[in-house]
Parts: sequence; structure tokens; C-alpha cells
Amino acid sequence: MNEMRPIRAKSGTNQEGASAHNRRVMIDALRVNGQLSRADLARATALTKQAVSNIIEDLERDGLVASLAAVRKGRGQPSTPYRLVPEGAFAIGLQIDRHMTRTIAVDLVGAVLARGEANLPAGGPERGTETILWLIDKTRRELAEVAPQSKDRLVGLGVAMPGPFGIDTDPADPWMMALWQRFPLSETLAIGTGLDVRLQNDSAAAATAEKLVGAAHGLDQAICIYVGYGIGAGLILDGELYRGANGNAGEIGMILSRPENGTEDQRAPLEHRASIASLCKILDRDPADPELYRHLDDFAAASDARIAAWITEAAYELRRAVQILETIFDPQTIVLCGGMPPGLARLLIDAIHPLLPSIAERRTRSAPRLQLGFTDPWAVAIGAAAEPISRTFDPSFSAILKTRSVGSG
Amino acid sequence: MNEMRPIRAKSGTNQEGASAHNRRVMIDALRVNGQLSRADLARATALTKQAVSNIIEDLERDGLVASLAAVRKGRGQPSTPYRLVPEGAFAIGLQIDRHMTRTIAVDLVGAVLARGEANLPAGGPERGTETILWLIDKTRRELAEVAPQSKDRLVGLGVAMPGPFGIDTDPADPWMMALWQRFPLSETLAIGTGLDVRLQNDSAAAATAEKLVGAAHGLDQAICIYVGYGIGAGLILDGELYRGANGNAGEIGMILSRPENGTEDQRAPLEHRASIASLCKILDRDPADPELYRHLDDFAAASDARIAAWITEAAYELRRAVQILETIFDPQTIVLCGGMPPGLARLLIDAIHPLLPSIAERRTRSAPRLQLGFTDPWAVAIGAAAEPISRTFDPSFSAILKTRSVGSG
DNA sequence: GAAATAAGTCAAGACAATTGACTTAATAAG
DNA sequence: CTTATTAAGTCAATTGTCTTGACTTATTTC
Repeated sequence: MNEMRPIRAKSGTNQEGASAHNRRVMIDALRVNGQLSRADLARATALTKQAVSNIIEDLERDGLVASLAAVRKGRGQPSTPYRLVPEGAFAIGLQIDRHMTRTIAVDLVGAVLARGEANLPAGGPERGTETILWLIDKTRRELAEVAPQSKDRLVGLGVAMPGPFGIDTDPADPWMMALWQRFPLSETLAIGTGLDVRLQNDSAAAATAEKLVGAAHGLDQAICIYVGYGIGAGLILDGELYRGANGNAGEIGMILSRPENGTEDQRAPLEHRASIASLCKILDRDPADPELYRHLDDFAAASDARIAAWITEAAYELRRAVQILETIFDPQTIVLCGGMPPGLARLLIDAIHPLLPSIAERRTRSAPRLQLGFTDPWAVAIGAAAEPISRTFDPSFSAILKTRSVGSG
Repeated sequence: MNEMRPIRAKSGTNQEGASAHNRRVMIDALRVNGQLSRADLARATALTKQAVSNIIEDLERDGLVASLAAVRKGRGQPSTPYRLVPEGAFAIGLQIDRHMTRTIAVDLVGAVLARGEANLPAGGPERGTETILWLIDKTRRELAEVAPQSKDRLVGLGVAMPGPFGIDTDPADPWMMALWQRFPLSETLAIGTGLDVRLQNDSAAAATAEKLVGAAHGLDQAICIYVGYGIGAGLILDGELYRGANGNAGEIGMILSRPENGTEDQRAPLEHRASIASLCKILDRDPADPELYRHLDDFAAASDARIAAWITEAAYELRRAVQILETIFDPQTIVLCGGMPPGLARLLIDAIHPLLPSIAERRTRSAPRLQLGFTDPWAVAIGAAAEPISRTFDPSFSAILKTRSVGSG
């Protein structure tokens, strides 16, 4: 009789939401600008001096900000600048990448305080989570040694692994990522660690790292292309990471760059030509080889012909990807990052130049069209750790809104 | 001495911002769900019954919502549903498209109440604005006849014209769009009409129309591909139109789909193969011909061989564009719209199928991967008119924040 | 007819920002 | 050296909007 169609509506907000937003705005402003006085903050955020004063007092009591020595800068009472207190918050990051897993602990300003690494046992998520929980625990204990305050100030666990999620990926893949992608990982880890857990794909994590402490720091419109075992893009739009309807936005590895001509190999998606997986295939190397990173560095330094061939192919694809992303997003910059040695990354980004013409070619640019970001194999793990910091302290639309009684996903 | 670097920070908010947001949320909920009781609204927005009651009372007094007859739906007191009042607000839209200009007047629910059309005189913006101001005035008077309340309830003027903006476009283009794109149009029209003016490109306007009253109604993640004289995409991300760093996001016409192989013609951007401009070239027709629309319809009905050739080429490009957009955005749906006869649009969308494989191929889909939107030549003008409505009444992050003293652009 | 359920109101309370006057501490001008 | 000016920051009262919890009203179910 009554069809009981669910009502679709956005969430409302109240003073609490506004207040939470204002605190985030203060922290964000201090993060981006280094140090600011209360008066600076009032001007920059359009709030009154008094409101800022109250909020800063609060944040100081909470141990998130601290004052510096007063500075005289002209007429009037000297101002007292404030800065973020690194020990104000901590977070753990977890990266799952086929055969191995890494953990990282960071503080409020993104400094790395502990790290751990382990091989994942064969047998998929059920057995893997044991290893993971052990590794997380080890990292937490390590962190507690360096920073005893961390016990009460851990804001969450960020998890990064290759996407896409919720899709029927190749069931024959040897790393059983499909199994991982279907496994209720967040829930299991939330129970196992008692922490707030959120999952993102590895390129989103890389972008989160670039935003917090890397090339995209302080930028509101940036695209991070992440070249790892696969390839993906982390989309920072209006200052927030964009997830898409199903959390799979930015999975550009699946783009069919030449869908209807050429050999079957050429018809394959972008990922088959611009990724470490494809490089390993050319080099006939096992991607699981723990020495791979060093080997790639050697190959790159030795100007190996196969490396050069891969670079040509990958650069061709990336050049087009850059042009497409610039055209679609009109970003302030594009950051190329990835889990490869800096030497190799340098060769790759050089080979991508000169860039194709696009609307990004404008006279007044403050950031380069394409720049190199993190090429640390730990970058994704750092980004995973940065996610809870960002989720907890960065201003965002969703942070203002009242939360629904029962979560939807 | 003091380098005086500008402080970068996001804006704070206060009760006023929260309240404004809540009112917008109510209006949005009523727009999407048709009619809702106060209790429904309270549940859907996570606000208290009391808060909703106060807000609805306000909105009713402001003439934006009205109650309907009470309905019994089970145990308990019958509920009183509320609906939007179409006469609650009005807006004017202006489309500038090379040789001509169109105006539209809409009400709060997006119904068209008046329209006007005129040819633009040669001579560029200086002379053109005279015609435009005259046309807007004519439309306002027409609107006032149909809806006298409109005089006090006009919320703004939305302007749509081809992008990209701020780029040195081809100076030889015969329509002098480059001149228009550099002309301070918003300022001139704001002074000339006394209205709040905002400018967007035509594909963004088409997307705004689809969001308010079209295929993207109530969707938070949707991409609208607009095929007009050129081609572009309007990006609806998290319920808001995405503009990019310089307002040029979605200008996909500039994508070099085959940048390095083939003839010079094949190397040309997407726009040269999938646009009405390219179709006119094939048909050897003047794009400025006022009868073009009817002719295209005839050609399509007659299965003209040149039309078929264009459709094959355009469909090839669009098939790839759809796959790229799906892969990058992971949207709920993609809407194909454009200023062409429905028959032709139907042929085109059919030719695009079957779609290329992508992450959008998931078992549970509520909306089709690709669907047909407005194919009315007035769609962009309607979207232009919808923009002030959306700007004034849709929930958005920026609407919550306090405004800075002096705008930035 | 009584109990249960749901919509909606009333009145008091809480909270976070605003307002405007005030204090403090520096430089600039005479 | 004194006074005016400027700017940072505080104090105390006010404001506006949402929340809370009790209450009223209207309907169905038992």
C-alpha cells in the first residue's frame, strides 16, 4: 500500500557542526601557513577576534596548538603566534600490497615516528589479518616508546590497498587481491584494533600524503597520478579527496587508451603499459622480489635498453593521461608519484615532457603543470596514516553535517 | 622586511551559516522528494522536529513552501505534507551562442515562464550587450505579466556561453567568441540589470538543468556530456557542479584522443569529430542558419549518408569519452544532452552502444550507464536560468561559510 | 473504550558566535 | 619626553538557533 520509498535528503547542521568546522579551519590554517596569531586567524577565517580567541584557547587546552614568543611587527600590541603541536594527535597507516604489508605511525604534522613491514602469508585475508594485527600492534608499541602520549591520542587507522572495490576483478590474479577486495577488512580491523578504520585505494592514499605533507600541500585542486604495481589517480577537488559513487574514482588504470585498433596487447588498458607490473614483465622480474626496488634503481642507472623501452611506452601513455586529466579537471597542478626509485621516476617524468597542449597552458601559473611527488615505496603507507589525521582535522563539508543515527557505508 | 605573504585559509562559519544551510536542505529535500511532512524532514535531515517546525514556519511565511491536505497513514496523528511553491522565486537565464542569444525565465521548480531570442549584431560584446540587455528586459516584462510576484522575487541572472575562459583561443574564429570570453560580461550585465550575475560555460549550464529538472535530478554523482556547437562535460560531484581551478573543468572538447598517429585531421581534438560544428562541416551547412535544427532533423529522418558517417565518427569518440569519464569519476550515471533534434540524438546514443567495458559495469545499478537528457536547443538557456535557483537554494559547502569582505573572483 | 503510536507544539535551556567597550603594548609624531 | 595612533587581545552582555523533555492532538489496533 505505502511503497515506503526511502526519503533522500542531505543532512542538516547545528552550532556543534559549525563549531567543529571552525576548529578544523584553525588547524588547517596553521598547517598551511605554519604559524599565525589570533588576529591573523580572525582575518583569514572571517570570524571575530573573540571567536578565534575562544577556539584557540580550547585547542591549546586540548594540546593541539601552542603559542610561540610574541613578535613585534610595527605599531600596536605585539602578536602571539600559534603553531600546531606535533604530539597533539597520532595515527596509524596500513598498506596492503599483494605479497606484503607495511605500517606507519605519524603525528599531527605528518612526521613518521614508527614503521613496520611483513610478508603476507599465502591463504588470503583470513590468515593475512593475523599478520596485519600483529604488525599494527608492534607499530603501536614502537610508537608508544617514542611518544607515550600517543596512547590517548590515536585518532584512527587508515588502510590503503589496490582498488577497484566492489568489482569482479580477475579471479585468476596470483595475489588474490580480489579476495582482499571482497573481505570485510575495515570491520575486522576495527574490532581487532579498537580503532576507527577507513579504507581507500592506494592512489587516494598517495594523494592524501601529497596533500598533507607533499607537493599538493595547501592546494585545493590537484591530481596525483600514482604509478605502483598498477596505476591510479588521487583526485583532490575543492580541497577534498573525491571518491565517486562507489569509491572507485580515479582508477585510471582501466582506461582503454586505444580500444579499437592494433593488437590485443595494444587494446589492453593503460595499466598494461604504464605500471610497475608492466615493467616487471618486460624485465622478466618477480614483482614480489623484495630487492625489486634496488634492482630497478640499478637498471635505471645503467640505462638498460628494456627500461628505456618501458619508459617510452609508459611516458606516451602518461603524456596523454596528463592531457586528459588537465582537460577534465582544470587543476592547479598534477603530481606524479609512485613506488619506484627516484632515478627512474626522474627519467619517466623527463620522458613525459614536452607535455601535450591543453587548457593548462596559461600565462599565469603558480605551480608547474606536472611535478614529481613522493617516490618512496612507503608513500602509500604514509598516506594511509595521513588519512585519519585528514579525516579528523581537515575542514570538509561532511564534517559540518549532523551524522545519521545508523551509518550507510 | 615583512614579505606580507597572503594568509591562505578556509572560511569559518556561525549559526547564521548553519541556519542558512538547514533552510537549503529543507528546500532540496522537498524538491527531490516532492512532498514531505515536518516529521519526514526531521528524520531525513537528522534535525529535531522542533527545528524543522521552526524552519518550515519561516519558509512558509517567506512563500517558499506551502502545506497540503493532511494525510492519514496509519496509527498516530495525520501528517501535513509540505511542497515547494513554484512562485516562491524566479530567475533569468541568458545563453550566448556565437551568432545568437536566448533568454529564459524560470520559477523555483524550474518551470519555464518566458523566453526570448535575438540575433547578435556583428561587432562583438560592446554592441552585443545592448541587444542582450534589451532582450533581458523584454523577458522580465513578459515574466511580470505571467507572474507579478516575480518583481520582488528574482534571485539572479545566470549566463551561459561556450568556454574555455581565460585562455587564448583561436583569434581567427568567425564568431569572435574569444572577444566575448575576455569581455567583463558579468560586471556589465550586473550593472545593466541590477541582478546578481554568474557566468558558466554551456555544458555546465546543461548539467545544471539536468540536475534541477532533468535526468540527474536528485543524483549526487553525474556527468553530463553536452554536444553543441562544441562539446563539453558538466561535472556534478557530491551534488555540486565542479568548476576546477579556473572554471574550465569539463572542457573535454580539447582532449586529443589520438594525439600522435594519423593524419593532421585525426590528431585534432575530440571537438573536431564530435560536435555540431563538425557535422555542419560535413553537411556543408552554415552553423548560423536558423533553420539548422529543422534541417538536421530532416537529414536524420532521411538516413542521410553524411549524417551516418558523422554519427559513426562521433559515436566512436563519445564511446571512448564515456569510458574515460566513467573510469575517472565513477559516477551514478552519464547523461548525453545537446542542442540537436531528438531523432538525431537517439541515433547518436544508439550508435554509441554497446559501451566499452569499465568499472561502471556493476551488478547493482539504479541508473543506466548512459542515458539521454535534454535535446532541446533551449536546454542551455534553461540551465543558465536554473543556476541562480541552484546557487540560492541548493545546499553547498560554500553556502555555509562566512563570506569574505572582498570577493576574489 | 483503552492502549499504542505518531505528528506536532510549548517553554525552558544550552551553546557558540557577535557586539561594543575596554586594556595592553608597541611605534610614530611633535 | 609626551601624546597620539595603531593593533592585539579580553571582558561581559547579547543574540540567534538548535535541543530537550514534557505535553497535546489525532489516528489505528486490540
